[in-house]
Amino acid sequence: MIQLYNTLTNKKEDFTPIEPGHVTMYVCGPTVYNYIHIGNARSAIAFDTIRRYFEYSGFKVKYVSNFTDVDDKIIAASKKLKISPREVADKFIDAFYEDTESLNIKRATLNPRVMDTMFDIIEFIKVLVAKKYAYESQGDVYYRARKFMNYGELSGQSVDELELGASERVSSDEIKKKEDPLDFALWKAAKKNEIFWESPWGNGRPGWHIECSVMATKFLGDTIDIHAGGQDLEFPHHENEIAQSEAKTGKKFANYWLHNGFVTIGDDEVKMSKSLGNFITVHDLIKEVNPRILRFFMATTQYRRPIKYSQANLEDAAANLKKLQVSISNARYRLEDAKEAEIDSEMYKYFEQQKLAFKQAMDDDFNVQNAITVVYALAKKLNVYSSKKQVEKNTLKLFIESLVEQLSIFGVNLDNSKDVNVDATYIEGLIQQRNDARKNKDFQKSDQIRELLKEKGIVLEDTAQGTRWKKDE
RNA sequence: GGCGGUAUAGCCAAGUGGUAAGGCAGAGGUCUGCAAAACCUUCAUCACCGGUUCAAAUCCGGUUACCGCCUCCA
Repeated sequence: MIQLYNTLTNKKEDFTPIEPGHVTMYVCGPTVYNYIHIGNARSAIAFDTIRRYFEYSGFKVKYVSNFTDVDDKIIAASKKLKISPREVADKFIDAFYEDTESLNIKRATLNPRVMDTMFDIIEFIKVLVAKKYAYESQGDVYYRARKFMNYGELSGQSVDELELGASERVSSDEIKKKEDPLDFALWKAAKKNEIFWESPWGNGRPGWHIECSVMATKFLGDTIDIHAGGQDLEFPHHENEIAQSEAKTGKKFANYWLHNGFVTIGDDEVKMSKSLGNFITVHDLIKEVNPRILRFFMATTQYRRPIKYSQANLEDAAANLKKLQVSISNARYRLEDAKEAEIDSEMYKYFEQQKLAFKQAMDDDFNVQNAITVVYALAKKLNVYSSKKQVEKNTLKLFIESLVEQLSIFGVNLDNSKDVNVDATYIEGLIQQRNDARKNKDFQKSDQIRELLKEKGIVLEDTAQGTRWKKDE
């Protein structure tokens, strides 16, 4: 039984899907006015890993994540770059796919865009107005937060406390338009020279929160299993989504709310965000850091915990990942001289236990720390096995398969057996020459050959079974 | 001020009552022509104070520090 920490109740709960064997998941996506930063990547990786685990556990997952392509920042970018808002969005949506692909993040089942959902958004708002949950005011439409009984439920705040916070911040002309400082915009009247859509309330564009309510209910149904996003979205974004959706449908909006922790940066460990300007884009980072390492680094931190982004932590992750890679490639090397026989029953039992331990860890709100510990133990066991005099083919294969499978849940793909852009014949010729030299105890020559290959990025290792080589990463 | 989270070895980090997992780094060792890889051994009393208990990192009370949200943000 998978357990999830539900932000709505602040408790770990058993996961029961609405429809057995299926999971509907809505994840708040980025505003596409820039390249995504590693904080966005963290969120995408966290929920991709969760999705992969659901799939591994036998669920069919319908995963919807939006692109916000109507927004102040996009309008600003459009003016600056002198291209249309849609073109701005197109550019960064392409970049999003490129970046997330390099991080091995699966494509969502659907990535709806606000511009393409405008009809549904307007219809949705119309219902809220008809139900008196919303009112028009000078071309804007606002949501009556106080009318919604459970307002503040998700963030654990009373309406009055929220109002205290809100009244300090809301600008004076906004206050004039609102009945209550807590009310939030569903529709905003167009300003001069701004992109707009026609609506019953005049030309304008949607507020930020409404799109997710509309898309989630449109594509996944009135009640969804899991709604996810960054911790910063808990209030007001997700609170408002609940208010909008439940006011419209009269049904519970999402059964489980998952919120991922932030990426922090610097010695003071402050949150990274676009608005603080202390961000690193994935686009830039993967020029220097192997995206697989980045993926491993982030996927092996539990999704609710903050990630301290630092060179040292990244190097740690790289070392750990390399260990696993080496373990697998060393086992593959032994495949060549392995005998074929029945898998030892003790060994078989071990594999089952190991798998169970992995599952138990992941079932516990995706405790990837414990899960990866179990993976390390498997790798260690494999290392011991790989250095035996006699090894058995199917056992080796099972080891490799288990490791590859479990790592693939973290989105780390280690299934590429040999390197392609390397001249294996050439290398093996040199290895032959070197081994001849070694036989003649001409160690000077043999070391020269090893040096030569090392310069070309090929590392040689002498083992009891012969000399194996690999690319030095 | 309100709400939420965190505090465990040099670093990352597991652990919700029974006497501190795991990884990285470090130290020592085995193997090796050398090297690499691997393996073995070794390395903490859990922010602080008080309480409950036969027994607490784990429960209760208090204190401190840090982070986040309450305004656009993954």
